[in-house]
Amino acid sequence: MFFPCASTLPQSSSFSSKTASSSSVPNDLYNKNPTDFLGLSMEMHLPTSSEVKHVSNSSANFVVSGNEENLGKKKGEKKIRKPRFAFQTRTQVDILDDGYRWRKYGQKAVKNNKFPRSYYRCTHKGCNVKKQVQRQSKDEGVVVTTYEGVHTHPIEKPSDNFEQILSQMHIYPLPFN
DNA sequence: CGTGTTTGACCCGCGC
DNA sequence: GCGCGGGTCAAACACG
Repeated sequence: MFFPCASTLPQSSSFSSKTASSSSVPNDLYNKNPTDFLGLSMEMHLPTSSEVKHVSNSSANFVVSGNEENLGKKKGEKKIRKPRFAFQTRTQVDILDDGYRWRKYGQKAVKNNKFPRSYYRCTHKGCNVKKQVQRQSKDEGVVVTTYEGVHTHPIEKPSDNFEQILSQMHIYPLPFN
């Protein structure tokens, strides 16, 4: 059981590996370590606090934390706190295609990490779910993905069984705020 | 031509 | 107040 029942996980907690088409990863990566790639072990530990500092520590292996929306920019903005969900996967490729369409809107270098962090946003109308992908510099095979927000629309792209299974788990956001 | 990426600038919170 | 680190904007660009 990967996910606890009543938590604030996005429904998009699924992973496929259509990576060669969407990214520029050469094929020899798969040849190097095919077992890791096929296994795609989805281990969710806690990322080191230095790297994901805004995610508070938790007793679980994954991290879900409430995030205040009340940034001082807009007055009448909703004060909904978006759930934030960090986990890390062991794969050679950065782009974990979860069935949604993401548009990259930023990339920044992070400290203590030679790899940049990429910022994505869901392109669906009215769905401003964000995620950021960051590769660990110490272990190149570990990619930390942080989801922020919850998709309010179904997955657009049907694909592998893994994510279908997970999408049927009916993991809905739980407004504990 | 529509859609997504790249990339530097900009912004903001925070610690000193 | 200032610098730093992190997050976002947006114009230019690439690609089907």
